[in-house]
Amino acid sequence: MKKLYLKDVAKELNVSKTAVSLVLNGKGDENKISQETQQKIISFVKEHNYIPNQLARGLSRGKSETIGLIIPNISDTFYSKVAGVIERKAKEKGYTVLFSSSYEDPKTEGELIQSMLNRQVDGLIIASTQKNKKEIEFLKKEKFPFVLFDRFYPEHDTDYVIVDNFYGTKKVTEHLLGLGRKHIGFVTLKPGLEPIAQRLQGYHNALQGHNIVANHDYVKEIKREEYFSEVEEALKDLVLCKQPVDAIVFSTHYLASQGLRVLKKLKVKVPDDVAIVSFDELSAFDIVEPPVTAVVQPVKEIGCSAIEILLSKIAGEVQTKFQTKVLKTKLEIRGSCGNK
Amino acid sequence: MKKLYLKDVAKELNVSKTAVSLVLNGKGDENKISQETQQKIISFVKEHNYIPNQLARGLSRGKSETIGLIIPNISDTFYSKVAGVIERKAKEKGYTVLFSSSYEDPKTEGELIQSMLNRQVDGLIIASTQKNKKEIEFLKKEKFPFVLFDRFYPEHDTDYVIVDNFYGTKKVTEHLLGLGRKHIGFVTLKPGLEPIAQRLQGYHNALQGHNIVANHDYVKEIKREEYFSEVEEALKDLVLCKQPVDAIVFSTHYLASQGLRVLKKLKVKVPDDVAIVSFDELSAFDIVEPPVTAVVQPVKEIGCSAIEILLSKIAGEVQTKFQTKVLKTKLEIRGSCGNK
DNA sequence: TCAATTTACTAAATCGGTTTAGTTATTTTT
DNA sequence: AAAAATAACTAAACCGATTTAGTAAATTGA
Repeated sequence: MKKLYLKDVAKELNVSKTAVSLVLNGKGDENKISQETQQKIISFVKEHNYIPNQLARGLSRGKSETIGLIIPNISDTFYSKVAGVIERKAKEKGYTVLFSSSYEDPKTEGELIQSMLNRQVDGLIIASTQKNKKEIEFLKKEKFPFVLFDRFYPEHDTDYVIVDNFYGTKKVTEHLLGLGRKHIGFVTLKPGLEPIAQRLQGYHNALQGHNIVANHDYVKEIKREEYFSEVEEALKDLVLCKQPVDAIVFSTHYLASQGLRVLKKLKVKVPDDVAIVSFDELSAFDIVEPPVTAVVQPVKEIGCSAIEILLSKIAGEVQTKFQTKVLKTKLEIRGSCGNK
Repeated sequence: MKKLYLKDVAKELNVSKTAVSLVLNGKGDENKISQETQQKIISFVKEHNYIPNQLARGLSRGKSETIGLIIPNISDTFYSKVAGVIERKAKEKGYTVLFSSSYEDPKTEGELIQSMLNRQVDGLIIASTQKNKKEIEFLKKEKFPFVLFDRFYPEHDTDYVIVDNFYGTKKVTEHLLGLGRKHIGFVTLKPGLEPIAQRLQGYHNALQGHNIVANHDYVKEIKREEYFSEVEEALKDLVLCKQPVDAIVFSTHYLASQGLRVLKKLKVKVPDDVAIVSFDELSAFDIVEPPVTAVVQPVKEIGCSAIEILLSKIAGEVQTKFQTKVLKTKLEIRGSCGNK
C-alpha cells in the first residue's frame, strides 16, 4: 500500500476533498455532513491509516502546530530538563517542538529566531543570550507569541518565567552567615545575564544585612568559555592567600562542580576549611563528597509555566498585560557547609 | 514594513516569481538569468530581508530540511549530549532538528515516527525502544532514510551506530577481577534492550574467562520505572547476605549513582567492602566519593556518525549495504575499585 | 536570408491540504 | 403551489513556494 492523500480518500469514498477535510477536522457537524458520511470517512481513514501532510496543512492554515525552543545548550542538564517538560506538555496539547541551541552566541540566536519563524512555528520559548533586543522588539511588534524563561530583558515588557534569583542567593548566603562563615567568596560568570546579576545582588544584600563590608577580591568573574581553568585560578586566589575565604557561593552548577574538583585537587578541606554552595544543582550533588548544598530551581514549574503562557498567547487570549512569573527556589541543605 | 513574500519581491523588481526563486536557489546561472537580474534580486532580498516560507518550500520540494530525532528521554544526560552534537552537526548542514522523547513507550514511539513522517522530516535518527519492528520494517520498505543509535534491531538489517557494549563490560569486569575481586554482582535493567543484553554478556564472558561460575543471584534486574527503590532492594540482597559480593557492575549511569547513594545509606564502604563500576557516566563521577570508575561512551562520535550516515542516505548515495558502526568505549579508572 | 539556436526570461501547473462560496435536492412555511 | 429555508454536499480558490513547459527576441549558421 502506498501513501494515501486526501484526494485518494475522497475518490475512494466518492465524496469531495472538502467533506473529508471537514470531517477530519471535527467540523463535520457544523457543516451538516450527515452522520453516515462522517462515519464512513472516519472509519476508512482509521483503517487505512491516512494522516494529513502537516506541511500542506500548516501552509494553508497559516500555522504549524509546532513550537520553537531556543536555549543556550541542550546538553546542559538544566536546559535539557526544562526541554523535557516543555516537550511533554507540548505533546499533550498536540504540539511538536523544534529546538536549537544558541551556544550563547547572539548572532546564532538571531538566526535561529528567524529560521524558526520561516518554519512557521506558532510560538517561541527562548532562554535568551540577552543580546538580541532587536529580535525581541521585532517579535513584540509583530505580536508574535513568545515567552522568555531563565533569562529575560528587564528593560522590555515581555512575558517571562524566571526564578527568584536574588532571594535564592540571599537565602543561601544567609545560611552560610548563620553557620558562622564570615569571609564568603562568590564565583560567578562575567556580567551580561540578568539571573547572574541578580544572584550577585542577593549575595551582596545578604552581606549588607549582616553589616559585612563586601570585599571586592572575593567576587570572581569567570569567562564561561574558559571556566575550567579560570575557576582554578579564581579558587587559588580565594583560598591560597593571606586572607582566605571560609565559604564560597558558586552561581551555577558547573562552576560549583568544577570548584569542588579544584578544591579537591588543592587538598582544601570542604567544609572544614571552606564551605561551598551552588546555585542550581546536578543530580549527583547528593553523592559527591561532601554533598553540595544547593539552591534548587523548580524545573518542572518553569517548563509548565512557560508552555502554559505560550499556549494562552497562541490561543489569542486577550491580555491586558504581560504574564510574568517569578518562581521560588528551594534551599537543599547538604553537607558542604558543615554544621554550626 | 510587513512580511515580504516571493510575489512581492517579484512585483517590486518587475520580474517573475520564477526568476526570483531560481536565483535564490542558486539556479540562476544554469537557467541563464542575466548577471544584472541576479544581482538585482540578490541585493533586494538581502536589503529587505526576505526569507522564504519553509512550509511552502517544503511542500513543493517534497522535503523539509528537517530531521527528526526520537530518543527515550531528552532529560537523560547521555541522550541530551548526543542530541547536542546531532543538532550542531545538523545545523552545519542546513538542517533543523525536531525532537521528541518516547519515554520508553513503544506506542508513543510509533506515533512519533508517524508524526515526524507527516511533518515531512527528511530523515530520522532513533534510539528505539526496540519494540516497533513494524514501524522499522515500514521505514525500510519505504526506503525512508533513517539511522538507529544506541539501540538497534539485531534481527533486522539497518544502518546503526552503537558502542561495543559487550567488550565494555567485559573489560571493566576483567579490571575488577584483576584487582582481586571475585564475587562480582551485576545490577542491570530487565531484558529487552540490545545494549543491555550485550553488557550482561560481556560480564558473563569475563567471568568465564577467569573460570568463575556465575552466581545467578548476583545478577539483579531492575524495572526501570522503579529503579530508585528496586536498586535499594537489589543492593540489600547483594551486600547484606551470607555471601556478599565484593564488587558490583552497574549497567547504566543512573543505576550506578542510585547504587552509590544506597551503599552510602547502608554504610557500606566503597571500595573497601565493595567496589563499583558504571557503564556510561555522569559528569560528576569524578567528584563523587569515591570517584566512580566508568566505561565511557564516545558521545561525540556517536552523534557525528549518526548524522553523517543519515545525510549520506538522504543525499541518496547508492549503497550496496547498510552502514553500521560499532564505536569503542573507554575505561576511565577512578577510585571506586580500590587498588591492588 | 531564413531556419536553427541561444538567451533571458515567464505563465501556469504543482505540492497537499483548508476554506469560501456555491449548488442541488428536499423540507418547511405561507 | 410557490417561495423560503435547510440539509448535504462540492468546485474552485488559496496558502507560498518550486518547477515544467513555453515564448519572444537576439544571435548564429549555412
